[in-house]
Amino acid sequence: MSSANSLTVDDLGSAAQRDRRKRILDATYELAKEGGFDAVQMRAVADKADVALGTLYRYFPSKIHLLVSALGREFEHAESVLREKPIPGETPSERVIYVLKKTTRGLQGDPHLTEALTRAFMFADGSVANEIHSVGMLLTSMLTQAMHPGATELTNDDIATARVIGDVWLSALVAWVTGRSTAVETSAHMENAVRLLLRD
Amino acid sequence: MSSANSLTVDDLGSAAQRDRRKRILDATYELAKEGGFDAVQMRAVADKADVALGTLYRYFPSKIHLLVSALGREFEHAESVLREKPIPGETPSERVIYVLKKTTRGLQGDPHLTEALTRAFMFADGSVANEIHSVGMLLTSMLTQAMHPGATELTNDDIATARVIGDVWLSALVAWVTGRSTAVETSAHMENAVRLLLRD
DNA sequence: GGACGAAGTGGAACGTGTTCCTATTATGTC
DNA sequence: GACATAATAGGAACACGTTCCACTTCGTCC
Repeated sequence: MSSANSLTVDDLGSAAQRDRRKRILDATYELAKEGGFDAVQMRAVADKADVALGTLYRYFPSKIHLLVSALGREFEHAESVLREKPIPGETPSERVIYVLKKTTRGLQGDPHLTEALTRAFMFADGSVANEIHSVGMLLTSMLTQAMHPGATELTNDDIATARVIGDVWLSALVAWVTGRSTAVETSAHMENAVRLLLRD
Repeated sequence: MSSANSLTVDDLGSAAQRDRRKRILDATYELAKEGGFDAVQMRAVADKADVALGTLYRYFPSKIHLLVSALGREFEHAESVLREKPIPGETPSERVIYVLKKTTRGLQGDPHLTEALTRAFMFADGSVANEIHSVGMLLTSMLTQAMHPGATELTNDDIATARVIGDVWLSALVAWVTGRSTAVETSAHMENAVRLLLRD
């Protein structure tokens, strides 16, 4: 586990290092946004971030780690934006659907970026478990927050429900980024799933 | 779409060609079973099938097409085995869980093969949409059959429920083959999802 | 300020998916 | 049987993820 982890902000002592890390993730973000998974080439990232290829690999041990970390940063950002305002909606399902729609619309506005990040997520193996896990927790917590705003205690069923919704969301996203379903179908399917799970 | 399709059995005129195709899929199957996605190397497949690399690419335009075609063949086989006997269980959820467990156990008995096929499935883009779609339909129909054995009419909710279960199944499978969750966790999560969806 | 280890640079090199080219072999037509 | 066309063999070549190495720079301790 310790053998192949991405360097987190906390691992980095100097300001220069934190800056390198940021430049790398910024470059990754831009390349992904412009050309998707295939455009995020390690040499291109290194060039754009003004960093040697070997250094890039010291910070992120693989392309997958790199993309999943970039996904994590974006997700944190989305989550903090979401946290600023209370979630509108009378019922849990209305609020969950609001969160999903908002998030999905954000992703669908950046198809290349979404394709790159989703592909990476799906291809990630055990060595990326840490990065994946933190993204998963973030998503689950966003969903449980929408279900029970401000709640401090959650039942097992709440968490399980959130995870199922997360699964559906991921499958729908994969189908969409691989061109196997349209944005409209994706939304409809997710709404349907929420309705089936949260009958309120 | 028409530009990059795998050659199907129907496309092939001579017996020699059908035999080449079969040798290729057999070689793919064996390599996948032994070493998973990474072991299915195009040169190795070509060698094992006694076929030139260029010929392999004439039959299957990419590694993904090759693996998804192999997946299709295996899935049809599994489905025909399942169809032979009535599904045991008193309630829809019991029957669905039976089907999921049986299928999952089959897959987990061949972890390398499953890993190779799931990876290919997740990485497949629009050019493989046809093959993917038929596999998806097969899974959905297996699940609706388990929910309502022998039913001729299905509600939209039945189909949506089956698709949600399929999504969870796929996510769980991905998590398992990528080493992010254990076989036991996979089963538990799927059972949980079914219970949440089919409260009977 | 000098020494030393860690981190970074620059780039060569390797593996594997994919493409491409030429020579050879099948297949079908007259 | 001679020929035209397509299919296949064999393998070189290219792209990109990844590894590795020799060298330089940076940070820290004396």
